[in-house]
This record gives sequence, structure tokens and C-alpha cells, in this order.
Amino acid sequence: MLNSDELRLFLAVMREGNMLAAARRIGVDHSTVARRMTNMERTLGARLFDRSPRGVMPTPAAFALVGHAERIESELLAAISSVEGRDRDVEGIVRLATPEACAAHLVAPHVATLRARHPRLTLELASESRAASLSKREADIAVMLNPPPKGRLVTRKLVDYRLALYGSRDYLEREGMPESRADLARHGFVSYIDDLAGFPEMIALDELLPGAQIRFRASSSAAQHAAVAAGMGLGMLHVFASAQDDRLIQILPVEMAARRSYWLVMHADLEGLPRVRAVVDFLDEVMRTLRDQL
Amino acid sequence: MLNSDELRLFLAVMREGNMLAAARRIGVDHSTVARRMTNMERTLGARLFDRSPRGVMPTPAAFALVGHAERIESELLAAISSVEGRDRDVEGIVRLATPEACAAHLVAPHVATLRARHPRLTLELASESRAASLSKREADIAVMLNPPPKGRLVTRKLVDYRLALYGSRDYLEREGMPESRADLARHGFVSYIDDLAGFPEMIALDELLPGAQIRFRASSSAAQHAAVAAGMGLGMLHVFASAQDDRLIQILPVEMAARRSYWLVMHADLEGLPRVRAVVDFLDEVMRTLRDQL
DNA sequence: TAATGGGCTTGTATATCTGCAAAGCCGGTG
DNA sequence: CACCGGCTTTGCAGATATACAAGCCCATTA
Repeated sequence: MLNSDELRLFLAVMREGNMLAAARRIGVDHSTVARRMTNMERTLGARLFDRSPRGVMPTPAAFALVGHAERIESELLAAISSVEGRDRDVEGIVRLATPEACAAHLVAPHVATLRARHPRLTLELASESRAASLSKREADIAVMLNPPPKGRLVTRKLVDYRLALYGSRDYLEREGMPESRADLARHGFVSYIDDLAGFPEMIALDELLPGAQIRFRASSSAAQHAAVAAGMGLGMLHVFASAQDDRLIQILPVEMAARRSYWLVMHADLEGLPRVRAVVDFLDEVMRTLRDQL
Repeated sequence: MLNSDELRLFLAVMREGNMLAAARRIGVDHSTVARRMTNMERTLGARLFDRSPRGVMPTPAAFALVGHAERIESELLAAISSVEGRDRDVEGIVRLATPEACAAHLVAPHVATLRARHPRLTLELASESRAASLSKREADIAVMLNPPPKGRLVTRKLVDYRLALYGSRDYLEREGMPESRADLARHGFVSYIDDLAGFPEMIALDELLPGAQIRFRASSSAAQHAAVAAGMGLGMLHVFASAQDDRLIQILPVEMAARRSYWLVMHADLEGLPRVRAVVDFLDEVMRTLRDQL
């Protein structure tokens, strides 16, 4: 079947007007050009050039083909430059700042695959991402809960995830399983320390259940997770961190659900660096793999 | 370099999720698929698939490539179908109706090349194209001086050409060479018989020199040409028919120039027929070759 | 726990393609 | 009018890619 190599030769012949010059331009023998053009004509069932000792004369079929060939040529170049050298020159250090839960449950468990693919790349994972971290150059890439006011930053959504209300098996046996939002008033809760939360968006409880009675506050989501698991009360936890935890049971999954998004943020200057792109690719891959569990 | 064959295999692997199924779909051996994907990865400098005994897992580079590959695939199919089989199944009879001058000077001199390309095709050339000829099915294709009111007709401009004022060498020696439009009033002219001209557009003289003294009228442009050549007077003739005629001299080329267009008209149903397309291609080719002389 | 089946990788003979060299064709030129 | 230069075509040997076959790995199943 027709392929782009033949079309490339074809275009060269069209542009040069003869096969010899076309062959020189592409860097193959002219007999190869002549034979492939003949093949092309046979497989297409259409004559493309009238040969003469003075060069070639394109037929109408050739003119009909040239537009397609040009589009294919440019698309092919675009394809190449979009992936060319992705895995070459990937070495050095990349510092990635992400919220704590993302670091612990999404990134860290998969760094081995990154290492396998790019042995000379060292990832530094800073599990706290205040909006400041990037502009102060504390990190090369950051995962945040909202797109920051742009400086010279490249921002795009990385993935959506869910928060849900959990309680420990023990606690719920002891205090009873809430069956409706009204029942929640009788329970104690675990939440963030308001002014120490990296992003205000983290605090989902205020939004879904304002005025809840809060028994324990922590700046760390892992600490809250541990507290809920230990029976301190109910808390809004990351689904991706809690679903496989046998000690925890999800409560009122319909009423008490919140959606959040992780955003990928980086300096525009760094976007082209192979090592930076390697980490971005890695994040994309992890998120794609885990999408269902988020 | 990357080519479309590799991209076709690549797409098949992406769609099937494994190389074995991809190979079956394309109809090559699976070892060929594996080797070509490895080649592709080496030449691109980017890993595309993580192999495992359960199939393959695309990398981010693969996802970046798939859009390009799909566009190339569809453009390639479009390219093929645009020329596929142009020269096959070209046999039978095609009747072409054109104005007299077009038939005699543009089409007829080149029919040998058409014959050479399509030995089983018979062209019938009717050198008169009233607008009626197509709708009465007197011809399959027509060349006209204006686009007719469309029925189920396909119409497009074929080429532009020029009319200019000519006189015979003898005549001009005898009567003097006109140097300005004013001089023309002293001369006699040759023109069309108004109500017998196939298209009103043919009559360029009325438009450029209304009220000219007309000594001879004919319905045929060839007859007018002969009359001018024989010294009967001046006449607006086709440049493509007169330029090589040594008996004729062009007069006031700037002032007395008119532009006309030939239009290609055919039934929409016939457009797809290989033999019809062969004739249309032939006309395009002739016009492209002669464009400078028109 | 062994058997089975799907999938990827690795050898080897064959088919295809490419480069090189020589020949043929045609128009321009001294 | 013979020569020359540029172009295409043809013949042939070496290089490249393909199909076939066998081997390996892993998950599922009896």
C-alpha cells in the first residue's frame, strides 16, 4: 500500500521536476526513485509522470496527489518533533512539590517505574506545595489544588479526585452508623487547622457540613487519616487514600462527596527540558493509570 | 526516518492493546510488528510501549503520537482514494462538446496523447456547444463560455484565454497599420452573425468597438479567421489560434484585448466514471500545458 | 501443582529493496 | 554531423526486512 516514503520521493520529484535531482535531494540513488515511482503507479492504478529524456511531466493524477502528500509530510514532521528524543538526555535532578496526600499515595508508590525508565534522573519529592514554592524556585514542578495567578507559569489540570466522609469500623459500631445528614449532628469530627492548611480548598467539611463539632484538628491529612482510623471521629478523607484501608468505612457516599482537582504548574522556561518533561509524562501516566481509583 | 507504515502498525497496537492482535489485523507476522516498534523507539529516541507478557502499555510518548498518526492515516486514505484506479477501467465512448476554436486548436491537436494513455477510450469531439447540448444528453462533457443555469450539472472554470484584434500582413500593407483606436474607424471588420453565435460572449467586437463597419459575418470563427487572413478586414480572433499564423499581425494589443473563460460542465452522475474523469484530466492537462499561449 | 494459552523475543532462510555501473535516448552545440 | 551532457532505464550483487519456527514468561485453570 501507499506509504509516506513513496510520497516523500514523489514530492521531491514534483518539486525538482526530474528524478535525478529528486534523488540527490533525498539522498538515495536515482534508480531507486524511478523504481518506486513506477511501483506507486502500479499500486495506485494511475500514471503519475510522463517520462522523457528531459525530465518528467506530472499527470493530472499527480496534481491531485500533491496536496495530500504535502499535508502528510508536514503532519509527519509534527509527529516526529512531538516525541523526538523524549527519553534521551534525561538526567539530573527534578524537584516536584505536591500536596502531602498526593505525594504519599499517588507519586511515591510509583517512583520505581520512573527510575526504571530514566536511571540517571533523580526525583526530589517535596510533600508540601504552597503556592509560593514555585515562584521562590523551591521546586521545578508543583501539583496544586488550584491554578495560581500566572507569572511565567504553565498551568493545566492534571486530574480530578474525590473526598468522602469516613469513620473507623470500631467507632461506627460504638457510636452507630449515620443514616442521614441529620444524624451527623450527633458525631464528632476531624478536620484541618484552618490557617495552616496549604490550600483553603482542602477543607471540605466546612462546605458540606458547616458548624460541625470538631474534636481534633491537624495540618496534615495523614494525621487526620490516622486519627479517624483510631476512632477519634468522622473526617473528610481522600478516597484514593482510604478506599483500601480496611479500618475505614465510607459514610453517606452520596450526600458527603466532594470533588477536587490537582493542577500541574511549572515555569514556562523549564517546560522544554527533557528531564522536566520526563517527570510530567510520569505524572500523566500515573494519573491515567489510577484514574478509576481517584 | 519515521514513516506511515510504522505509524500504521503503531496505531494497530494502540487500538488492539497488544502486538499479536495488531499483527493479525494488519496481516503481517507479529515478530515484524515487535521489531518495527523497537526500531521506531530507537529512531525516535523515545520509548513507546512497556512490554509485558500480558500485552503492551503505552507510554506518554505514545499518547502524544497517536493523534498525529490518526491524521496521517486518514490523509493517506484520502490520498489513495483521490487517485486510485484513475487509469483502470478507462474504456468506452465519451462525447465532448466544445466551441469550435477550442476543438480545433486546443483539443484536437493533443488527442494522440489521450489515445496513448487510454487505448480503449474513444473520444467523440462535437465542435459546437450550445447550452442545450448537455441537458439534451447530446454530450457527456461540454466546454462553454459561461456557466449555465445549473441543473444537476457540475461546473467549474477550465481556463482563461484572450481575444485580440488581427489583420493580415497584405491587408495592413495595403490599408495602413492603425496606430490608435481612432484609426480603426477607417477600417472594415469581420465578425459573428449575431443570432447564430453559440454564445453571445463570443462577439467581442461590439463591446470594444461598437458601431464598427462590418464587411463580413460568419457563424464560424474558423471562417472569420480565414477571411481576416485573406485580407477581408480586421477581426477579433483567438490569440491561441492566431499567434503562430504568419499571415496575421496583432493590432493595438493593449486597447483591443478581451478576456474570456472556458467553463467545464458535466452531469453530476457522470463525474465518477473513470472514462469521463480521464477526459476531464486530459482537458486539465492540455490547458495547463498551453496556459501561456492562451 | 501441573497444564494450558496468550503474548513477547530470538534465530534463520528467503524475499525484497537498494546502490552501483552500464546502456539507451534525446536535444543542444561546435 | 559527430560529440556532449543530462536524464531515465536495465542488470546485478550486496544489504535489509520479512515470515516461519522455536523458546520464554506469566496468569489462569483443572
